[in-house]
This record gives sequence, C-alpha cells and structure tokens, in this order.
Amino acid sequence: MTEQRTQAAAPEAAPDKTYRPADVEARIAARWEAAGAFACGRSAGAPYSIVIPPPNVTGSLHMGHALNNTLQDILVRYHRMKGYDVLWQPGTDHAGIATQMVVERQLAAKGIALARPGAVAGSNQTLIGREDFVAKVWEWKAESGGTIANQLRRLGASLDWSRERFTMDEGLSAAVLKVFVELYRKKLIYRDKRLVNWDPHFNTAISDLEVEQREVKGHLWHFKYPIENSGEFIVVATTRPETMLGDTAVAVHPTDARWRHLIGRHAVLPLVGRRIPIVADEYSDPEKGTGAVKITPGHDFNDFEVGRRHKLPAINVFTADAKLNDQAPEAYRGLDRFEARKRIVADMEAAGLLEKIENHVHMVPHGDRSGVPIEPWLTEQWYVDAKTLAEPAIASVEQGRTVFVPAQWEKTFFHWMRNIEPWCISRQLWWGHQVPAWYAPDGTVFVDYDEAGARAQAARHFGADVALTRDPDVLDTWFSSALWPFSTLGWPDKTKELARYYPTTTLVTGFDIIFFWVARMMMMGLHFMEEVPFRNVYIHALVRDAKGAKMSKSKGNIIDPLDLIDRYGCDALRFTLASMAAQGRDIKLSEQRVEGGRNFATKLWNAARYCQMNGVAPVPAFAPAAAALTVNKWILGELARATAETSAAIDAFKFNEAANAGYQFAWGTFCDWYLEFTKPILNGGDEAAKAETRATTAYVLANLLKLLHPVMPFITEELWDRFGFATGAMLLTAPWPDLPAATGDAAASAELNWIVRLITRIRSLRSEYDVAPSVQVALEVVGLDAAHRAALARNEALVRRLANANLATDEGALAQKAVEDVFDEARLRLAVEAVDLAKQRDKFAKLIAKSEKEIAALDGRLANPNFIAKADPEAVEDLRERRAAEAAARDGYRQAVERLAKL
RNA sequence: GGGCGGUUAGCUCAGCGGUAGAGCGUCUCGUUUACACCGAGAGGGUCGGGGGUUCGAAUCCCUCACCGCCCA
Repeated sequence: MTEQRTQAAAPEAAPDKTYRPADVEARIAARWEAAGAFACGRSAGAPYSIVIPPPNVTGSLHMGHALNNTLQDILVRYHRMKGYDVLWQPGTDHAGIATQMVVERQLAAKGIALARPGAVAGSNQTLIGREDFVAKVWEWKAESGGTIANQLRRLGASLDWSRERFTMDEGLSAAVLKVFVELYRKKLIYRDKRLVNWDPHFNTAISDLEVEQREVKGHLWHFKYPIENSGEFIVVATTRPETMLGDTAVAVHPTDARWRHLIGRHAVLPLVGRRIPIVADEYSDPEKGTGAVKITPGHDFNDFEVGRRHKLPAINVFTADAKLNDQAPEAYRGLDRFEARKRIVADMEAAGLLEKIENHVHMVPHGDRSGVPIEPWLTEQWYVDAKTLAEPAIASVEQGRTVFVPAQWEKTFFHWMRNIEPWCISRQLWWGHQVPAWYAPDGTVFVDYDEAGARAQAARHFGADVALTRDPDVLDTWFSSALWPFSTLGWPDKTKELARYYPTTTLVTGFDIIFFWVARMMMMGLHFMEEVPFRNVYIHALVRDAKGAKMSKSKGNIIDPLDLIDRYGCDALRFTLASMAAQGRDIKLSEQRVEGGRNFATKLWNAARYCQMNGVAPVPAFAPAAAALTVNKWILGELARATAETSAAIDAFKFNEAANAGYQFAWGTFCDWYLEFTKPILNGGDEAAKAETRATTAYVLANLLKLLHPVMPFITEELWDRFGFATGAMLLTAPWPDLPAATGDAAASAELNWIVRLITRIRSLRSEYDVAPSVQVALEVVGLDAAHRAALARNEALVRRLANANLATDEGALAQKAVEDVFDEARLRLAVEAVDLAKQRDKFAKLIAKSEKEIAALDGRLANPNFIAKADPEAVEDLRERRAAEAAARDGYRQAVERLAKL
C-alpha cells in the first residue's frame, strides 16, 4: 500500500499501469448520486421503467442479487443513454417471518420474549406485547435495514434512490389496506376453515409455496387394526404413526378383493378405542402396501378430501407447536409429535399390533424458513380467490401483452396459473400488515379501513354498538409485494408517476419467484390497474458455484459478491456475470472468470493510458465521415459494427452477446490492431495524418467507453472524466453512440482485413520455422495481383512493423535460402538460416492432402443435381467460390513442392 | 408419474439449417517504451448414442441414455 502512494506521488504524466477499482468506485458513485443522475423525470423521452424485485429487508447482497441487479442496471443505463426517461424503482420488502425471526432472536439474547397467547415468562425473562415488539422491529429496521441498499450502491446499481420504498411504509400500507378491503367486498378474499400448512416452529400458517418437499429416510409402519366383533385385522401402513390418534376411518379401494368384505364394517382404533368405519374410496391404491389406508382428515390433505367425501369427522390431535392435545388419550397429551411417535410404535408393538417396519424413503414437507416438518392443521385463515384473479393474468400472457423471455417460462407460468389453489394470506405473526377485520363477540366479522368503519358496520348489523376485537393476524409479505409495481408509484393516489411509469417496461427476476411474485403481481396489477404490470419479464439463471452446485450456507460454497468486488473490482464482476448470462442456462461462476473480467478492465485502462500518452484528446468537431486514412475509415466501420451488435444484443436481452461484442471490439480490434496500426503514424512526420488519427482514436475511444458503460460503469466513467470527454455531462447521461450511416467504407474494410490476415500468416510462418521474434526477417511476397500489390504498397510499414519483416514483392534476393507458404494467389518466402527440405515437403504434402479431401467433398456436393436445383443460389455460389479457392491453394502447394524438387 | 432444461475442445460455455467458435487452462516463443492482469504462435472436437426429415443437420423431428430443476 505504501509503495502505491510513493508511485502516485512520483511526477509522472501517465497514470498507474494497473487500474485500481477501489480508488475509483466510491468516488464515482458519490458523483453520480450527488448529481442526482439516477432520478427519473430528467428526460423528455419516452418512459422506461423497471421495479426492482424488492430484496428482503433483513437481506444482504448475494450472488443472485448481484446478477439480477447487474442485468437491470445494464438495461437501465443503456436506455438512459438512449434518451428514455428512466425510472428504476428501489426498495425492500418487510419479510414478515424472516424479520420477526431476526428481531425475536436479538430480543431473546436480552432475555425478552413475546407475550403471545399462552406464553409464560421464564425466570430472568420479560414478556413484551405486540406494540412494543413492533416498535423494536422498527428500531432494528432503522439501524440495519439499509444494509442491502448500500450494497446495491457498491454494485453500481443506478436506482432512483430518492424514491426508495418499503412495503411497510405508510403509502404502501394504505395500498395493502385498500386491496384487502376491496377484494373482500368483491368476495375475492374470504375466511375459511381448512387444512393449512402449519409451521410448528414459527406457529404460523404458511402458503403452499413456502413449503418445500425434502426427501427423508423414514419408515413405513404396518399397524393391525382389529375389526369389530371379529378376530380379523385390517393392516394399514403409515409414515406418521402419531397421527393415528386422529384416524376416523380406514379406506380400501372398491375393487380390492382382499378387503371388499369389510367395507361398511368398523375397526376399533387401537390405543384410542374409537369405532371407525371401513370405507370404499378410490384414493386407496391397491398396488401400494396392503391396499388399506388409515384416514386422518385432521392431519393430511388427501385424507381431508376423503373425509369430505364420506362425511367423516376431522379430529385435531395437535397443539400449535405440534404437541398432542386433549383430543389424544391422556397418556400421550403434551408429548412432542416425535416423542409421541416413538411411544405409539412401542405401545402398538406391546399390544401385538405392529406387523412390520419397513425402511422407506419419502418426501416430507418442510417449512422453507424454519426447516421443520410442516403439520397440516385445521384452522381458520384468510384466503384470496386466486383462481378468479388468475384468469385475466393468463389471458394477458396468451395475448402477448406480457411477454416472457426466454419464452419457455410462460409454460411454467401457465401450468401453475391454470392449477392454482386458494392463496392463504394470513400469518400468525406480529410483524406485517395487520388484517383489517374485526370480530363481534358472536364471531361475526367486519372488514373495513379502520375500526370506526367496522364499528359502524357492526352497529348497523346488530342495531346496537358492540365491542369488537381486531383479527391479530398479519398478511403474507407477498401480498404487499404483489402490489409493488403500482404501490411504489403512489397508488391508491392517482400520482403523475403512476400515470407515466405504469405499466412498467420490463421485470427482471429469477425463475424461483415466478409463482411467489410475478404471477401475483400480474393478478393484482390487472385487477386494480386494469393493465398488466410489465410488458416484458426477463427470467435469468441461477448463479452456481464453479462445480455447478447451488450455493448454500450449509454447503459452505457461497461466493460473496462484495468480496469479489473488493478483490477484482465491481466492473470485473459485472462484466463476468453479464458475459455468462446466456438465456436459459445457469451460471457456473468461477473466480478465474472474474479474474478475466479484471484483466479486461486493466486492458482497457492501459489502452486509454496509451492514448493519453500519445496526445489523444477529444476533438469536438471531428466528423467520422470525413476521415481520409484507410486505417481510420476501417476502425470507424468496425466501431459501427460493434455498436450495432451491442445495441441489438441488449434490445434482445442477450446480455452475454452485449458484453462479448464490447470485449471483442475493445481487445481484439481496437487494442490488438488499430492501436498497433496507428503507431507508425503517430510516430511519423505527417502532421495531418497524425491529427486525423488522434482525433479518430479519441472518437473511437469515447464511443467504446459508451458501449461498455452499461456493463462496466465505473472504469468507463473514470476514463471519460480523465479524457475530458465530460465537457457536457457525465458518461451515464451521455447519448448512446449514434454513428452516421456512412461510417466505415467497404474498400477500407476489405483492405485492412486483408492486411490483418497477411500479418497473421507471416507470424505463423515465422513461428513455424522458429524465427525468433526479435529477428527482423527478410520476406518476399511474390505473385500478388495488381490490387493486392497496391494494397500492400500502401500498408507496407504496418506489415513491416507488426510482422517484423523487411518486405520485397519480387522474387530474387533470397534465392534458395527461403521457406515458403501459400497466401491466396501469392507466395510468402521467408529467409531462414537453413532450409529444412524434408520439413517443407512434409508440410506441403499434408496441406495438399487436406485440400484434396476438401475439394472432393465440395465436388461431391456440387455434383448433386438436387443441391443445385434446391439450394439457395447464394449457397451454391458460395460453394463454387470455396471450391475455386481451395483448388488454387492446392495448386499453390503443388507448385511449391515442384520447386522444392528442383533444389 | 408429469413438465422443462442440459449433454459441443482438458474446464466453463456461445452457436441452434449452409466452411465447428470464445474465455480459461496446456505447449512453444517473447521483456520491441500502453498493458506480463501482456504480446505472438500452436495443439486440441466423429457437436451424448441411435433413427428420421432435408440437396445439406451441432442446429429440425422421433427415440434411448445420463445429469439438473420444477410439479405431483
């Protein structure tokens, strides 16, 4: 570190040889924000809007965020430069369960617990009530809630921070309230008693989507249930013995001969003594186990349906934290579900009713947050009629009003939307939007905007004032996220932002929240705004580790984007992610790739540094169409091509192509060839040529920085500034390259591309015969046609320099001390110390064989009358040309062999 | 069981009807004053197997195998 400072202090005109992102990024970021350059409404252009997928307020930046926001920022910066009025809306969601968990844990460390119903304070423990707890959460939010926003700033995300929103904000809460009340009044929200996915750890219901199926090595216990008034048994198999206490039937398949005689009779439930019927139901699979299944409507979704069909009672044997309740026989009350399982199996065995135990691998539902097995539990909850709301959403995608990219994801969307279940939106938590429902003592519910409204309703209903109790539950976080595209714009107020930026242009997100979020935004947006929330949905990949494994804390394979930014620079990370973001494929991120991104940044830095050292500076009056030198016309043409490629790629969401087009032009064309080609000019004496070349270089560099800016914002902005391109504006608000149509010139392009090929061939020949790079070798280029001869004459200095060769275009001086190669119509003769005849012969023999094979293949295709008749004429012509070229090459090799024979 | 995706150079991946490409790694050479986080050159692939459509298939269709994800 100290050495760097010494170096920087040295009186040198040129900047450091290495780009140091840490020195640049914070400064540039501060300038952008100070200028308010990310704010919407700064352009008179058409609106272009994106809402950020709101990160969880407890979250910190992970690789998924890094990719997601890099891609959004590329779109946003590109469109901003194209003159659109860009809004990129930031914010976070309140993450009900996750946040409550974080704060509860912090409080627990201080000996504070929540005074939930039934909670008893332990020794050294205080209980706090709902209001105090929510206040604590807000305190926590004020302290730690800004983490991710600051991390997004480090990523260079050009969000309009002045408009940052939070799902628990006043405005967004008003939106939630209005949506709930209106949907309730339209009967699209209702209260229902049914089985829910109950998380016994958090003591709350969760939605289907928050449940993940995990494969578990369990057992299948075979229990014998005695048949009433008979010595017979019916054998049922179960993976959850503890639920037997709630059994209310045994089901067999109606066609199952083994059990048909028992249908309509009763079994006596062991350990409980309840009489339960044997019912016929097709749910029972005769192929599986014994063909008889125990039915527990209170604790299994399938059994619940069976129970409904046969009018069976549903008995709930669990408490909220999955201990056995008073419905269970006394011996088991208060036991945890897993302890109860052991006891029941032991007791069944002791009673001689355990037939066998099999090992059994099966899927068990787990809470995605808590990680504990979910218990289907019978409770009253609030539901959204998702089926009804889904219909317009499905239609919008069918009609192309919202387009998925890549298109295959619409299948996933359709499949889920067409089979959608009621959405359970109530959660038994304290942190979140409290359900605006009040209950009268008799249980009658009144939903309204506030208690006064509810009381007025109640008074009308009962004809007298009654005391009301508010529903203690809060709403699912995704309920408020579903409103994000319009709630953040001010809805339910009719703001000018809402009018201008809704529907948003594009949503960029991962496939994992198509159901959670995308689908629900579609439903709510269409219902309340009567218009889709976004025109395009770009679904990006998952970022995996280098071996392709999903990153996870438990596997310890997490790559921290901030760590990569620290070590390689933000631009390196962004470039790497973008260049790997091919549609429909996951990203396997390795550090090596990021290193490559860092190297690219350094390359760009050095190219600029070189330009600066050679007096390249902006020439505002420069007109690309007026460039006279071939090499300048050529690079301008290449720039135009790269610009077109980059624009087309971003327009099509092909981020990898956009990144690679810039990379190839910058490194493979501008650095490798143009800067080398122009060295002789800049070191020469032709002042007019020098001036034009400097101006062209400045122009190309400026536009290159623009092309790369969406992907690599920091280094490009820094160089833009250093070069003084920033007379008018910072790069992020500079206009996207708009090259005159006439830029470039076919003749210049052909000429320089031919020179590139020639130099490459000479270098190859040198290397083949071990001519040291430092040796300025003598070379004859013999037999060129007139046009190429002239082209070479015009560019001789370039070839001499870049191939380190002294050129002659006549055969002679080298006599026999030369090795040969064939280059189109010409021969390359390279002076060597001693000609290895055998090596030469061998080389040409191989080339001839290869050519002949190719010619034979081409002849075969050209001799096919069907090909001539049916193929695209251009393809035929193409093949003929290739055939002729190949034959010419072969003849060249043959002549070379003949000459060798004469030596 | 159903659906979707993948299988292309040692590795990671583009290409998705008309001469197989990139980055990284490997090998050789190189410190010529932008850059060794560099430059030059080279090697490396019967595009998972089989069948079909087509004048022509890595590319379209069918089928099989294996891998991954989602939903039951």
